[in-house]
Amino acid sequence: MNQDILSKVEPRDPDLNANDWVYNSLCQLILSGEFAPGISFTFRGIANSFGVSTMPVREAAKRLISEGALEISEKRRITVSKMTQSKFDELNIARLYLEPQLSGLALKHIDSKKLKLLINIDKNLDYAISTGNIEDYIKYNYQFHFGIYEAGPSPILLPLVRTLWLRFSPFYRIVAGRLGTQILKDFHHSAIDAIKAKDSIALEKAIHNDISEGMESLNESLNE
Amino acid sequence: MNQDILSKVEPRDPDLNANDWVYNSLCQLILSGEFAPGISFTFRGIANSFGVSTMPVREAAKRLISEGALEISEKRRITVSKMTQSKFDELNIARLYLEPQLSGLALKHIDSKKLKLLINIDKNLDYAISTGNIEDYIKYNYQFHFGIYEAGPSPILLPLVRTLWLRFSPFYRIVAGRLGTQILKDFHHSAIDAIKAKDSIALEKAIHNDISEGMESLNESLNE
DNA sequence: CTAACAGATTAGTGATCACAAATTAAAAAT
DNA sequence: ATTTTTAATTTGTGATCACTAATCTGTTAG
Repeated sequence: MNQDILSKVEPRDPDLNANDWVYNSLCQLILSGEFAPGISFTFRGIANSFGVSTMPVREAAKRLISEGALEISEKRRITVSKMTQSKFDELNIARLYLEPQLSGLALKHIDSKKLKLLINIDKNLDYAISTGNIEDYIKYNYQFHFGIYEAGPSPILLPLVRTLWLRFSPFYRIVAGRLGTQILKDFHHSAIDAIKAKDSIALEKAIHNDISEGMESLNESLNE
Repeated sequence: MNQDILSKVEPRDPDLNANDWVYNSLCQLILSGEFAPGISFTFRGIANSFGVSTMPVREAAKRLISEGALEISEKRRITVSKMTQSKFDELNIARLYLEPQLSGLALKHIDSKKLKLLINIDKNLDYAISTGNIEDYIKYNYQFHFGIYEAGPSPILLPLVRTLWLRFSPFYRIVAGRLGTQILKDFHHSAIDAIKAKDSIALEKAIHNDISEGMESLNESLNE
């Protein structure tokens, strides 16, 4: 693994497990699209990069493997899963059914302070689109969705959906990088309107629409 | 952990990881309701029961923790999660949205041989209900559902749904044990009919109905 | 120039050990 | 008898090591 991984990762909080630190860091790297699909590692390589022993890396990486974010290649290496059409279709189904529900459950817990935060995130998102900053687009899009989802207490659905994002984010990053941000649109405004109106049906529809549109443009580039 | 756990578990296949063996065994024990909610373990205790070192147990148990089947108690112990109303509601949502979809995807891969198998499983299920054999009821109900789900290739949705079953099975077992099998009904016949007719809409409805009815009776006993 | 082989290297796995933190048990004081 | 304090035990964590098996590499044979 590249040695400068550490520079792209939060420094270790002294009272955080090495295990959790590695896990959180790898998650962050995956979700931000830092890892391209197909890239591969070894336990020892990751351990060296993080300056820890293989032990916490084994637990963190095995967890990510069981969550489907990473997989073991035929050549004894840990790789970032590549996207296939059938995997994509399944992710699409799961996202379309779970995320609107999740947003609906969260709605009543979004107070005016959180709403203001969401509006701000969306502003940053628009700016990222107009300036072609893909890294920021990925980041703010994640923040917007999980800013909503995490508002409510959904200890089961939330981690479930997070594993879905872990699965498609590397692919997402590649496609966005290839097509540029000009094809990206911001479907979040109707979500914000629904939150303002405290209309959960409208919010669920807005999230559904956002996912559906976003995944559709991903799907097109899968078939090229 | 009780020492005779081993007797309720598949013996270790020599070319299977200790890690995977422990994981699969714990899954089997959880899914069959062998572990009551609230029961607690230690890594060393499980390791002794299985006759392995703590290493493979750590990986297996940590995985189950990340999947929500187990959790770490405040007293430094690994416990089987207890059910709460809000957790139950989330599980209900996830099951109702994912499992019908999963059955719909699987339908076209259910050939006459697999159908015959399902019919046989359902026969055993009915017998278990009439004789009040709760262990068998749990087992055959699982076999019926996953006999359908596993027919199709759904590498993402299937593990997702499996984690849902890992979460509610301990609770399921307790309730079924308390109420007896007389309140259990078999809603699988309409699913079998739908499979025979190759009608995916009808199958999705049948699965939806089965889950909805089953979860409803669980929900009632949650509030007692 | 290609294919096959053998040695060297590197991989994941599982066991063991040291350690600090937390729990439990026992003892002492009120 | 009840609470407080102290000692002993047990826990999870992380590092290290041995082992086997797979991978890689450099050489040789065709």
